[in-house]
Amino acid sequence: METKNTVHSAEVCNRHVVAVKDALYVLNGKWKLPLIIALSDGPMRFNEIQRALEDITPKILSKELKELELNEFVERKVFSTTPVTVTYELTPYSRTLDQVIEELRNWGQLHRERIVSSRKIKS
Amino acid sequence: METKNTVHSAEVCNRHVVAVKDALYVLNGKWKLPLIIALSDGPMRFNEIQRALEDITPKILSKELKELELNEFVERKVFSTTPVTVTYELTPYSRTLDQVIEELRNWGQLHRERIVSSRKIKS
DNA sequence: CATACTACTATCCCAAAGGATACCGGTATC
DNA sequence: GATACCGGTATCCTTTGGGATAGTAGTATG
Repeated sequence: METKNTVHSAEVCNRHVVAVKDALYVLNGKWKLPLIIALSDGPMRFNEIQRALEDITPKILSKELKELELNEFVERKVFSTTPVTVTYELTPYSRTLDQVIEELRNWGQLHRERIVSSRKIKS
Repeated sequence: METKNTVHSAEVCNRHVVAVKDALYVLNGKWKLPLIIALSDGPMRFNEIQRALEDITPKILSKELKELELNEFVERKVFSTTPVTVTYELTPYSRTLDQVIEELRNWGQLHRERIVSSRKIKS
């Protein structure tokens, strides 16, 4: 048994599970995090995002953007230029995800390297 | 424009997206992370896990455990006691997820608090 | 006046995820 | 011999995610 700085009761464990589930619930799906990462460059317009992400259909993009708006990760701004311009940009709140994204990114890289090098050994 | 320590070219952005997608691909679904968290207590038996997680059916549990085994997060051990005993335990590699889980957990808590307190204001 | 672009919406459809229920062979217990 | 526990499978079903395709109103451009 390792030494731990937290008592790992069923109760504590359950709170952890709930918190992680909460996070996954909001970040679910194929496009949420890629969208947030894409928008971290600065405001983008609808068609611009569509071109940047490739393979995302307008229906899905529209749905995902609405969900991100609801969760206050993204702000939609309409400018009454002619023709009208709509931009989407990250809110300050979305920046609270920076650590999460960074860890996922680091781990994703680590895991890919692991897979690649294990393929080399096996072949 | 904020000062950043990385150039945020489309290329860099894309590598980030790929890495995050890799991570999400492996950790996908409703049960992967909850299962890993549950197993961080130590080895558990099949029915024990089922009772701990509540609401997971044997079919799903079986499928998820197999996927976790394939990705080398979990090791399945069979003991030839009578009756036979099967345990599942985390591998050392699964510990590389600790940071990811911790960040998701922290963020999940933060987000829940935010939701709860915004409910209070509105009502 | 035809065409193209913007920011979408509508409709249809398919595949995968996941749940409900039942069941299996084996062992042990009453 | 009936029942119960263990570690799962098998079958069926519903829900959800997401893609394909077409079309919309409004504006500008040739």
